[in-house]
Amino acid sequence: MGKQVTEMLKGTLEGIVLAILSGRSAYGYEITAWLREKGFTDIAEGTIYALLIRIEQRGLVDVERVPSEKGPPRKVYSLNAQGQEHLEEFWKTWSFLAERLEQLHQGGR
Amino acid sequence: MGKQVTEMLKGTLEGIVLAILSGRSAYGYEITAWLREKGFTDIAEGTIYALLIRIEQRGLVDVERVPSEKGPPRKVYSLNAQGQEHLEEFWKTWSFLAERLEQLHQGGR
DNA sequence: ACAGCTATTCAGTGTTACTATGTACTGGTA
DNA sequence: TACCAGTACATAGTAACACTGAATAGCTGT
Repeated sequence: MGKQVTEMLKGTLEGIVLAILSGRSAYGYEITAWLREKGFTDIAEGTIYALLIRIEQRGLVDVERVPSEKGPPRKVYSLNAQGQEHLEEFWKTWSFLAERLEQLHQGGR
Repeated sequence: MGKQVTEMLKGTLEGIVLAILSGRSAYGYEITAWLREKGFTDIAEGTIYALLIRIEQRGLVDVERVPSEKGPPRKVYSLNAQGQEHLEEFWKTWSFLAERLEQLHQGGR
């Protein structure tokens, strides 16, 4: 989609991934494919993997190595309690921003 | 509000400022004060001035120096045609993101 | 042996917002 | 007069994050 989305994704992409993981556990390649399906065509694989490592190091997710039938072993991530809490914070922040932008969009001010 | 908002503002703050300027022209100090009122308490003045210079250099706004009764001269910014176009692009990008996040928030997936 | 899909990693780059500070003009007050 | 608060703008250095591009590795089918 271009540079505009790239900048806008900063901060939100992490929330998106946490939200995905809040439904069920998943691995990087799967998440990337899912995002592409949903229209995030420009998100690079490398970006997702880097993000996953980041949230792992912050202790927001648990990781399990699972062998794959189709290739090298997968790193399956699942949201833990701390991650759940972080996700809730994310939704609060997002709502705050979304509300204000909604007002601005509606000619408000 | 914290680090989460800081990251999320990347990419959106520019759109917010353009949206403000789409209503009427304004200068930096005024914009900062307005944002603070609206709850963006953590936005530093320096951030707004840097952003204004950026969008000026990209040709999205026109600038006029206006003397002030209360201090040094103001740099009054107003959105030009190119800026208006950029703002519309911004709203498209924002809507794209907001829709998908809305779906994710509603337990969807 | 090789191509193609699956799956992960990493070094280097660009953009953006924050921190902290400095400059400058005006009006009020001790 | 000297000082301070409010108004108004600017900037150097830092941190965080997504992207680019490439490399590595396992499995299947021809």
